[in-house]
Amino acid sequence: MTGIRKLRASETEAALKDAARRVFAARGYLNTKITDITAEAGRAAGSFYNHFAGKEELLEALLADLIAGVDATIPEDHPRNFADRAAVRWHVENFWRFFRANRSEMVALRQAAMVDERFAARARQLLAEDVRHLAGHIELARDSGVVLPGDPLVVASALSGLMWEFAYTWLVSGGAELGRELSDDEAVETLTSLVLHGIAGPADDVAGGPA
Amino acid sequence: MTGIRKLRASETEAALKDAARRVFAARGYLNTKITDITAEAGRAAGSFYNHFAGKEELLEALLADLIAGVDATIPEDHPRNFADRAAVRWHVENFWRFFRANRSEMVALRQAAMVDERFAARARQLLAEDVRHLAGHIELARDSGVVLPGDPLVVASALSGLMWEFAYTWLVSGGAELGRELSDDEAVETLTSLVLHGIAGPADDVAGGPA
DNA sequence: TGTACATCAGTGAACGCGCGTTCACTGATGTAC
DNA sequence: TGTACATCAGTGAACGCGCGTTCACTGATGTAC
Repeated sequence: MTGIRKLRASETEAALKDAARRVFAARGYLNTKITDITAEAGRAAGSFYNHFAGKEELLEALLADLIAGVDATIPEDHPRNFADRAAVRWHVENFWRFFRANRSEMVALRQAAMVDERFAARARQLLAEDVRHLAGHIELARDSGVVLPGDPLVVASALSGLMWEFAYTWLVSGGAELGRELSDDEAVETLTSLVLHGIAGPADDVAGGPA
Repeated sequence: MTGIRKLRASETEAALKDAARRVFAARGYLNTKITDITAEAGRAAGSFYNHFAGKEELLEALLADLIAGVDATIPEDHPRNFADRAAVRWHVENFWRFFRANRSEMVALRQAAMVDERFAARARQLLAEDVRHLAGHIELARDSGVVLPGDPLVVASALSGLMWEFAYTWLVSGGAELGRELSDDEAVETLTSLVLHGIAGPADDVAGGPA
Protein backbone atom coordinates (compact mmCIF):
# COMPACT_ATOMS: atom_id res chain seq x y z
CA MET A 1 0.00 0.00 0.00
CA THR A 2 3.08 2.16 -0.15
CA GLY A 3 2.30 3.32 -3.64
CA ILE A 4 5.72 2.26 -4.90
CA ARG A 5 4.22 1.33 -8.20
CA LYS A 6 2.76 4.74 -8.83
CA LEU A 7 6.00 6.31 -7.76
CA ARG A 8 7.99 4.18 -10.14
CA ALA A 9 5.56 4.91 -12.96
CA SER A 10 5.70 8.63 -12.43
CA GLU A 11 9.48 8.50 -12.28
CA THR A 12 9.52 6.78 -15.62
CA GLU A 13 7.09 9.27 -17.06
CA ALA A 14 9.25 12.14 -15.85
CA ALA A 15 12.37 10.46 -17.19
CA LEU A 16 10.72 10.13 -20.59
CA LYS A 17 9.72 13.78 -20.61
CA ASP A 18 13.16 14.92 -19.58
CA ALA A 19 14.77 12.71 -22.16
CA ALA A 20 12.42 14.05 -24.79
CA ARG A 21 13.29 17.64 -23.96
CA ARG A 22 16.97 16.85 -24.32
CA VAL A 23 16.61 14.91 -27.52
CA PHE A 24 14.23 17.43 -29.08
CA ALA A 25 16.71 20.20 -28.36
CA ALA A 26 19.60 18.24 -29.81
CA ARG A 27 18.01 16.68 -32.85
CA GLY A 28 14.67 18.38 -33.31
CA TYR A 29 11.21 16.98 -32.80
CA LEU A 30 10.66 15.59 -36.27
CA ASN A 31 13.96 13.75 -36.39
CA THR A 32 13.37 12.09 -33.05
CA LYS A 33 12.25 8.47 -32.96
CA ILE A 34 10.33 7.01 -30.08
CA THR A 35 13.26 4.72 -29.43
CA ASP A 36 15.60 7.73 -29.28
CA ILE A 37 13.57 8.97 -26.37
CA THR A 38 13.34 5.66 -24.56
CA ALA A 39 17.05 5.01 -25.11
CA GLU A 40 17.94 8.45 -23.76
CA ALA A 41 15.69 7.76 -20.79
CA GLY A 42 17.22 4.33 -20.30
CA ARG A 43 13.95 2.42 -20.69
CA ALA A 44 12.64 -0.20 -23.05
CA ALA A 45 10.75 0.89 -26.14
CA GLY A 46 7.51 -0.70 -24.99
CA SER A 47 7.55 1.29 -21.79
CA PHE A 48 6.78 4.45 -23.69
CA TYR A 49 3.22 3.36 -24.40
CA ASN A 50 2.43 2.87 -20.76
CA HIS A 51 2.59 6.65 -20.49
CA PHE A 52 1.87 8.23 -23.83
CA ALA A 53 -0.13 7.22 -26.87
CA GLY A 54 2.59 8.61 -29.11
CA LYS A 55 5.09 11.40 -29.65
CA GLU A 56 2.28 13.91 -30.13
CA GLU A 57 0.79 13.19 -26.75
CA LEU A 58 4.17 13.54 -25.11
CA LEU A 59 4.55 16.95 -26.71
CA GLU A 60 1.07 17.87 -25.52
CA ALA A 61 2.17 16.97 -22.02
CA LEU A 62 5.32 19.07 -22.29
CA LEU A 63 3.28 22.01 -23.53
CA ALA A 64 0.79 21.60 -20.73
CA ASP A 65 3.62 21.68 -18.18
CA LEU A 66 5.02 24.75 -19.85
CA ILE A 67 1.74 26.59 -19.91
CA ALA A 68 1.07 25.77 -16.29
CA GLY A 69 4.46 27.24 -15.49
CA VAL A 70 3.80 30.40 -17.45
CA ASP A 71 0.41 31.11 -15.95
CA ALA A 72 2.03 30.91 -12.54
CA THR A 73 4.82 33.34 -13.37
CA ILE A 74 3.73 36.05 -15.74
CA PRO A 75 0.47 37.64 -14.69
CA GLU A 76 1.41 40.45 -12.32
CA ASP A 77 0.93 44.15 -12.34
CA HIS A 78 3.56 44.54 -15.02
CA PRO A 79 4.11 47.79 -16.89
CA ARG A 80 1.72 48.05 -19.81
CA ASN A 81 2.14 51.24 -21.78
CA PHE A 82 4.41 50.62 -24.72
CA ALA A 83 5.18 54.29 -25.08
CA ASP A 84 7.43 53.58 -22.10
CA ARG A 85 10.73 51.88 -22.79
CA ALA A 86 10.67 50.16 -19.41
CA ALA A 87 7.38 48.48 -20.30
CA VAL A 88 8.72 47.23 -23.59
CA ARG A 89 11.94 46.09 -22.03
CA TRP A 90 10.08 44.17 -19.35
CA HIS A 91 8.15 42.23 -21.99
CA VAL A 92 11.15 41.62 -24.17
CA GLU A 93 13.24 40.35 -21.29
CA ASN A 94 10.49 38.06 -20.10
CA PHE A 95 10.02 36.69 -23.54
CA TRP A 96 13.74 36.12 -23.98
CA ARG A 97 14.04 34.28 -20.71
CA PHE A 98 10.99 32.22 -21.45
CA PHE A 99 12.21 31.23 -24.87
CA ARG A 100 15.66 30.33 -23.63
CA ALA A 101 14.27 28.25 -20.79
CA ASN A 102 11.87 26.42 -23.06
CA ARG A 103 13.86 26.06 -26.21
CA SER A 104 12.98 22.40 -26.59
CA GLU A 105 9.28 23.00 -26.55
CA MET A 106 9.57 25.99 -28.86
CA VAL A 107 11.49 24.00 -31.42
CA ALA A 108 9.21 21.03 -31.05
CA LEU A 109 6.02 23.06 -31.36
CA ARG A 110 7.24 24.89 -34.42
CA GLN A 111 8.25 21.64 -36.07
CA ALA A 112 5.11 19.80 -35.10
CA ALA A 113 3.03 22.68 -36.42
CA MET A 114 4.57 22.29 -39.87
CA VAL A 115 3.36 18.75 -40.15
CA ASP A 116 0.35 18.33 -37.93
CA GLU A 117 -2.66 20.60 -38.29
CA ARG A 118 -3.60 20.07 -34.66
CA PHE A 119 -0.36 21.59 -33.45
CA ALA A 120 -0.53 24.28 -36.08
CA ALA A 121 -3.88 25.33 -34.65
CA ARG A 122 -2.49 25.22 -31.15
CA ALA A 123 0.54 27.31 -32.10
CA ARG A 124 -1.69 29.83 -33.85
CA GLN A 125 -3.90 30.04 -30.82
CA LEU A 126 -1.00 30.61 -28.41
CA LEU A 127 0.50 33.16 -30.76
CA ALA A 128 -2.80 34.95 -31.22
CA GLU A 129 -3.21 35.33 -27.45
CA ASP A 130 0.22 36.83 -27.23
CA VAL A 131 -0.42 39.12 -30.16
CA ARG A 132 -3.66 40.42 -28.68
CA HIS A 133 -1.90 41.01 -25.39
CA LEU A 134 0.76 43.05 -27.16
CA ALA A 135 -1.83 44.87 -29.24
CA GLY A 136 -3.45 46.06 -26.03
CA HIS A 137 -0.19 47.56 -24.80
CA ILE A 138 0.41 49.15 -28.18
CA GLU A 139 -3.03 50.74 -28.10
CA LEU A 140 -2.12 52.30 -24.78
CA ALA A 141 0.92 53.81 -26.46
CA ARG A 142 -1.29 55.20 -29.19
CA ASP A 143 -3.62 56.65 -26.60
CA SER A 144 -0.57 58.38 -25.12
CA GLY A 145 -0.17 60.18 -28.41
CA VAL A 146 2.31 57.92 -30.18
CA VAL A 147 1.72 57.69 -33.93
CA LEU A 148 1.70 54.02 -34.92
CA PRO A 149 3.01 52.69 -38.23
CA GLY A 150 -0.18 50.70 -38.80
CA ASP A 151 -3.13 48.94 -37.26
CA PRO A 152 -2.30 47.88 -33.67
CA LEU A 153 -3.10 44.25 -34.32
CA VAL A 154 -0.96 44.10 -37.43
CA VAL A 155 1.87 45.91 -35.69
CA ALA A 156 1.61 43.55 -32.75
CA SER A 157 1.69 40.56 -35.08
CA ALA A 158 4.78 41.91 -36.78
CA LEU A 159 6.58 42.65 -33.54
CA SER A 160 5.70 39.29 -32.11
CA GLY A 161 7.11 37.73 -35.26
CA LEU A 162 10.21 39.84 -34.89
CA MET A 163 10.83 38.62 -31.37
CA TRP A 164 10.16 34.99 -32.21
CA GLU A 165 12.31 34.90 -35.26
CA PHE A 166 15.09 36.79 -33.53
CA ALA A 167 15.06 34.41 -30.60
CA TYR A 168 14.92 31.42 -32.89
CA THR A 169 17.84 32.68 -34.94
CA TRP A 170 20.11 33.40 -32.01
CA LEU A 171 19.00 30.86 -29.43
CA VAL A 172 18.31 27.86 -31.63
CA SER A 173 20.33 28.19 -34.80
CA GLY A 174 22.92 29.81 -32.56
CA GLY A 175 23.41 32.67 -34.97
CA ALA A 176 25.72 30.22 -36.72
CA GLU A 177 25.14 31.89 -40.06
CA LEU A 178 26.92 35.06 -39.07
CA GLY A 179 29.74 33.88 -36.88
CA ARG A 180 28.97 36.21 -34.04
CA GLU A 181 28.12 35.80 -30.39
CA LEU A 182 25.21 37.67 -28.91
CA SER A 183 24.94 38.18 -25.18
CA ASP A 184 21.54 38.09 -23.51
CA ASP A 185 22.00 41.69 -22.61
CA GLU A 186 22.76 42.85 -26.11
CA ALA A 187 19.87 40.77 -27.40
CA VAL A 188 17.38 42.27 -24.98
CA GLU A 189 18.61 45.82 -25.47
CA THR A 190 18.59 45.58 -29.23
CA LEU A 191 15.19 43.92 -29.35
CA THR A 192 13.78 46.48 -26.96
CA SER A 193 15.04 49.33 -29.06
CA LEU A 194 13.72 47.73 -32.22
CA VAL A 195 10.29 47.10 -30.81
CA LEU A 196 10.12 50.50 -29.24
CA HIS A 197 11.22 52.19 -32.42
CA GLY A 198 8.91 50.04 -34.47
CA ILE A 199 6.04 51.37 -32.44
CA ALA A 200 7.10 54.87 -31.65
CA GLY A 201 9.43 55.68 -34.50
CA PRO A 202 9.38 58.89 -36.54
CA ALA A 203 5.82 59.60 -37.54
CA ASP A 204 6.82 60.32 -41.10
CA ASP A 205 9.64 60.16 -43.57
CA VAL A 206 13.22 60.84 -42.58
CA ALA A 207 14.25 60.97 -46.21
CA GLY A 208 17.52 62.65 -46.77
CA GLY A 209 18.49 61.99 -43.20
CA PRO A 210 20.21 64.37 -40.82
CA ALA A 211 23.85 65.38 -40.73
CA MET B 1 16.42 12.26 -84.92
CA THR B 2 13.73 14.74 -84.04
CA GLY B 3 14.57 14.69 -80.36
CA ILE B 4 11.03 13.81 -79.42
CA ARG B 5 12.36 11.70 -76.59
CA LYS B 6 14.23 14.54 -74.95
CA LEU B 7 11.26 16.76 -75.40
CA ARG B 8 8.97 14.26 -73.78
CA ALA B 9 11.42 13.79 -70.91
CA SER B 10 11.77 17.49 -70.25
CA GLU B 11 8.02 17.88 -70.37
CA THR B 12 7.68 15.23 -67.72
CA GLU B 13 10.38 16.84 -65.61
CA ALA B 14 8.64 20.19 -65.85
CA ALA B 15 5.30 18.58 -65.03
CA LEU B 16 6.81 17.00 -61.92
CA LYS B 17 8.28 20.32 -60.78
CA ASP B 18 5.02 22.14 -61.36
CA ALA B 19 3.10 19.46 -59.55
CA ALA B 20 5.55 19.60 -56.66
CA ARG B 21 5.15 23.36 -56.32
CA ARG B 22 1.40 22.98 -56.19
CA VAL B 23 1.44 20.10 -53.74
CA PHE B 24 4.08 21.69 -51.51
CA ALA B 25 2.00 24.83 -51.29
CA ALA B 26 -1.15 22.91 -50.46
CA ARG B 27 0.16 20.29 -48.07
CA GLY B 28 3.68 21.32 -47.17
CA TYR B 29 6.94 19.72 -48.19
CA LEU B 30 7.25 17.27 -45.33
CA ASN B 31 3.75 15.91 -45.72
CA THR B 32 4.16 15.33 -49.42
CA LYS B 33 4.82 11.81 -50.66
CA ILE B 34 6.59 11.07 -53.91
CA THR B 35 3.40 9.51 -55.16
CA ASP B 36 1.48 12.68 -54.32
CA ILE B 37 3.71 14.50 -56.74
CA THR B 38 3.54 11.90 -59.48
CA ALA B 39 -0.22 11.61 -59.08
CA GLU B 40 -0.64 15.38 -59.30
CA ALA B 41 1.57 15.36 -62.38
CA GLY B 42 -0.40 12.48 -63.88
CA ARG B 43 2.59 10.14 -64.16
CA ALA B 44 3.52 6.78 -62.75
CA ALA B 45 5.48 6.60 -59.52
CA GLY B 46 8.50 5.04 -61.16
CA SER B 47 8.79 7.88 -63.62
CA PHE B 48 9.92 10.20 -60.85
CA TYR B 49 13.30 8.47 -60.57
CA ASN B 50 14.11 9.04 -64.20
CA HIS B 51 14.42 12.71 -63.28
CA PHE B 52 15.27 13.07 -59.61
CA ALA B 53 17.07 10.92 -57.09
CA GLY B 54 14.51 11.88 -54.46
CA LYS B 55 12.37 14.65 -53.03
CA GLU B 56 15.47 16.51 -51.85
CA GLU B 57 16.94 16.70 -55.31
CA LEU B 58 13.66 17.96 -56.70
CA LEU B 59 13.67 20.73 -54.11
CA GLU B 60 17.27 21.55 -55.03
CA ALA B 61 16.14 21.91 -58.61
CA LEU B 62 13.27 24.21 -57.63
CA LEU B 63 15.64 26.35 -55.58
CA ALA B 64 18.12 26.51 -58.43
CA ASP B 65 15.36 27.74 -60.76
CA LEU B 66 14.33 30.28 -58.20
CA ILE B 67 17.82 31.61 -57.63
CA ALA B 68 18.46 31.85 -61.34
CA GLY B 69 15.27 33.91 -61.57
CA VAL B 70 16.30 36.19 -58.74
CA ASP B 71 19.77 36.92 -60.01
CA ALA B 72 18.21 37.97 -63.28
CA THR B 73 15.72 40.36 -61.68
CA ILE B 74 17.09 42.06 -58.60
CA PRO B 75 20.51 43.52 -59.16
CA GLU B 76 19.96 47.00 -60.53
CA ASP B 77 20.88 50.44 -59.41
CA HIS B 78 18.29 50.26 -56.67
CA PRO B 79 18.13 52.83 -53.87
CA ARG B 80 20.48 51.87 -51.06
CA ASN B 81 20.41 54.31 -48.19
CA PHE B 82 18.02 53.09 -45.54
CA ALA B 83 17.72 56.54 -44.06
CA ASP B 84 15.46 57.06 -47.05
CA ARG B 85 11.96 55.66 -46.87
CA ALA B 86 11.86 55.08 -50.60
CA ALA B 87 14.91 52.80 -50.34
CA VAL B 88 13.35 50.78 -47.56
CA ARG B 89 10.06 50.58 -49.35
CA TRP B 90 11.72 49.37 -52.52
CA HIS B 91 13.33 46.49 -50.66
CA VAL B 92 10.24 45.61 -48.72
CA GLU B 93 8.07 45.57 -51.80
CA ASN B 94 10.54 43.46 -53.70
CA PHE B 95 10.76 41.02 -50.85
CA TRP B 96 7.00 40.82 -50.55
CA ARG B 97 6.54 40.14 -54.23
CA PHE B 98 9.31 37.57 -54.22
CA PHE B 99 7.90 35.75 -51.26
CA ARG B 100 4.40 35.70 -52.67
CA ALA B 101 5.59 34.44 -56.05
CA ASN B 102 7.70 31.72 -54.48
CA ARG B 103 5.62 30.65 -51.57
CA SER B 104 6.00 26.96 -52.36
CA GLU B 105 9.76 27.09 -52.27
CA MET B 106 9.79 29.22 -49.14
CA VAL B 107 7.59 26.78 -47.29
CA ALA B 108 9.49 23.81 -48.62
CA LEU B 109 12.89 25.24 -47.77
CA ARG B 110 11.85 26.15 -44.26
CA GLN B 111 10.40 22.71 -43.67
CA ALA B 112 13.32 20.88 -45.22
CA ALA B 113 15.73 22.93 -43.13
CA MET B 114 14.07 21.68 -39.95
CA VAL B 115 14.83 18.09 -40.79
CA ASP B 116 17.82 18.02 -43.10
CA GLU B 117 21.08 19.68 -42.13
CA ARG B 118 22.03 20.20 -45.75
CA PHE B 119 19.01 22.39 -46.35
CA ALA B 120 19.48 24.10 -43.02
CA ALA B 121 22.95 25.13 -44.11
CA ARG B 122 21.61 26.27 -47.44
CA ALA B 123 18.85 28.31 -45.83
CA ARG B 124 21.32 29.88 -43.43
CA GLN B 125 23.60 30.77 -46.27
CA LEU B 126 20.85 32.39 -48.33
CA LEU B 127 19.63 34.27 -45.29
CA ALA B 128 23.12 35.41 -44.36
CA GLU B 129 23.64 36.89 -47.82
CA ASP B 130 20.42 38.79 -47.51
CA VAL B 131 21.29 39.96 -44.02
CA ARG B 132 24.68 41.26 -45.09
CA HIS B 133 23.06 43.05 -48.00
CA LEU B 134 20.65 44.74 -45.63
CA ALA B 135 23.41 45.49 -43.14
CA GLY B 136 25.23 47.41 -45.85
CA HIS B 137 22.21 49.61 -46.49
CA ILE B 138 21.75 50.14 -42.79
CA GLU B 139 25.34 51.24 -42.43
CA LEU B 140 24.71 53.85 -45.09
CA ALA B 141 21.85 55.14 -42.97
CA ARG B 142 24.16 55.33 -39.98
CA ASP B 143 26.70 57.21 -42.04
CA SER B 144 23.95 59.68 -42.86
CA GLY B 145 23.69 60.39 -39.16
CA VAL B 146 20.89 58.01 -38.14
CA VAL B 147 21.39 56.57 -34.65
CA LEU B 148 20.93 52.80 -34.84
CA PRO B 149 19.39 50.68 -32.07
CA GLY B 150 22.31 48.24 -32.21
CA ASP B 151 25.04 46.68 -34.29
CA PRO B 152 24.13 46.90 -38.01
CA LEU B 153 24.50 43.18 -38.53
CA VAL B 154 22.28 42.33 -35.58
CA VAL B 155 19.72 44.92 -36.61
CA ALA B 156 19.75 43.57 -40.14
CA SER B 157 19.26 40.05 -38.85
CA ALA B 158 16.32 41.17 -36.77
CA LEU B 159 14.69 43.10 -39.58
CA SER B 160 15.20 40.26 -41.99
CA GLY B 161 13.53 37.99 -39.46
CA LEU B 162 10.73 40.48 -39.08
CA MET B 163 10.01 40.50 -42.80
CA TRP B 164 10.25 36.74 -43.15
CA GLU B 165 8.01 35.97 -40.24
CA PHE B 166 5.52 38.63 -41.24
CA ALA B 167 5.34 37.29 -44.78
CA TYR B 168 5.07 33.74 -43.52
CA THR B 169 2.28 34.66 -41.14
CA TRP B 170 0.18 36.53 -43.65
CA LEU B 171 1.00 34.79 -46.92
CA VAL B 172 1.28 31.20 -45.77
CA SER B 173 -0.75 30.77 -42.62
CA GLY B 174 -3.07 33.30 -44.21
CA GLY B 175 -3.25 35.31 -41.02
CA ALA B 176 -5.85 32.77 -40.07
CA GLU B 177 -5.12 33.23 -36.39
CA LEU B 178 -6.49 36.73 -36.28
CA GLY B 179 -9.38 36.63 -38.70
CA ARG B 180 -8.28 39.62 -40.67
CA GLU B 181 -7.45 40.31 -44.28
CA LEU B 182 -4.29 42.17 -45.17
CA SER B 183 -3.89 43.77 -48.57
CA ASP B 184 -0.50 43.78 -50.25
CA ASP B 185 -0.48 47.50 -49.97
CA GLU B 186 -1.16 47.59 -46.25
CA ALA B 187 1.42 44.89 -45.73
CA VAL B 188 4.12 46.74 -47.61
CA GLU B 189 3.32 50.08 -46.02
CA THR B 190 3.25 48.69 -42.51
CA LEU B 191 6.41 46.68 -42.98
CA THR B 192 8.17 49.65 -44.49
CA SER B 193 7.23 51.84 -41.58
CA LEU B 194 8.28 49.19 -39.10
CA VAL B 195 11.64 48.61 -40.71
CA LEU B 196 12.26 52.29 -41.14
CA HIS B 197 11.31 53.01 -37.58
CA GLY B 198 13.31 50.08 -36.34
CA ILE B 199 16.36 51.60 -37.92
CA ALA B 200 15.76 55.27 -37.56
CA GLY B 201 13.53 55.43 -34.54
CA PRO B 202 13.88 57.86 -31.65
CA ALA B 203 17.46 57.84 -30.51
CA ASP B 204 16.49 57.52 -26.89
CA ASP B 205 13.64 56.84 -24.57
CA VAL B 206 10.19 58.17 -25.25
CA ALA B 207 9.11 57.35 -21.73
CA GLY B 208 6.04 59.24 -20.67
CA GLY B 209 5.16 59.86 -24.29
CA PRO B 210 3.83 63.03 -25.84
CA ALA B 211 0.33 64.47 -25.67
C1' DT C 1 12.68 3.94 -98.32
C1' DG C 2 12.56 -0.16 -95.72
C1' DT C 3 13.81 -3.51 -92.21
C1' DA C 4 15.92 -5.12 -87.99
C1' DC C 5 17.74 -4.02 -83.80
C1' DA C 6 18.94 -0.86 -79.83
C1' DT C 7 17.73 2.51 -76.71
C1' DC C 8 14.91 5.24 -74.03
C1' DA C 9 10.87 7.28 -71.26
C1' DG C 10 7.30 5.68 -68.97
C1' DT C 11 4.49 2.11 -66.23
C1' DG C 12 2.83 0.07 -62.01
C1' DA C 13 3.13 -4.08 -59.32
C1' DA C 14 6.21 -5.88 -56.03
C1' DC C 15 9.86 -5.52 -52.79
C1' DG C 16 11.94 -4.24 -48.57
C1' DC C 17 13.48 -0.96 -45.04
C1' DG C 18 12.52 1.79 -41.04
C1' DC C 19 10.06 2.53 -37.34
C1' DG C 20 5.81 2.76 -34.64
C1' DT C 21 3.25 -0.36 -31.99
C1' DT C 22 1.96 -4.71 -29.91
C1' DC C 23 2.18 -8.52 -26.86
C1' DA C 24 3.64 -12.56 -24.26
C1' DC C 25 6.55 -12.71 -20.46
C1' DT C 26 8.98 -11.36 -15.93
C1' DG C 27 9.53 -9.86 -11.40
C1' DA C 28 7.89 -6.78 -8.09
C1' DT C 29 4.05 -4.82 -5.62
C1' DG C 30 -0.57 -4.91 -3.89
C1' DT C 31 -4.73 -7.39 -2.00
C1' DA C 32 -7.58 -10.95 0.19
C1' DC C 33 -8.16 -14.15 3.63
C1' DT D 1 2.23 -12.47 10.12
C1' DG D 2 1.84 -15.62 6.38
C1' DT D 3 0.28 -17.56 2.02
C1' DA D 4 -1.93 -17.50 -2.48
C1' DC D 5 -3.43 -14.94 -6.13
C1' DA D 6 -4.11 -10.57 -8.89
C1' DT D 7 -2.36 -6.60 -10.86
C1' DC D 8 0.89 -3.60 -12.58
C1' DA D 9 5.23 -1.38 -14.67
C1' DG D 10 8.63 -2.65 -17.40
C1' DT D 11 10.96 -5.54 -21.17
C1' DG D 12 12.43 -6.36 -25.86
C1' DA D 13 11.63 -9.38 -29.69
C1' DA D 14 8.39 -9.64 -33.29
C1' DC D 15 4.91 -7.82 -36.19
C1' DG D 16 3.10 -5.04 -39.77
C1' DC D 17 2.09 -0.66 -42.07
C1' DG D 18 3.51 3.05 -45.02
C1' DC D 19 6.13 4.54 -48.36
C1' DG D 20 10.42 5.04 -50.96
C1' DT D 21 12.59 2.60 -54.49
C1' DT D 22 13.32 -1.04 -57.86
C1' DC D 23 12.65 -3.63 -61.93
C1' DA D 24 10.73 -6.46 -65.61
C1' DC D 25 7.90 -5.04 -69.19
C1' DT D 26 5.78 -2.04 -73.03
C1' DG D 27 5.51 0.82 -76.90
C1' DA D 28 7.61 4.52 -79.15
C1' DT D 29 11.72 6.63 -80.98
C1' DG D 30 16.29 6.50 -82.77
C1' DT D 31 20.06 4.17 -85.43
C1' DA D 32 22.43 1.14 -88.70
C1' DC D 33 22.69 -0.86 -92.95
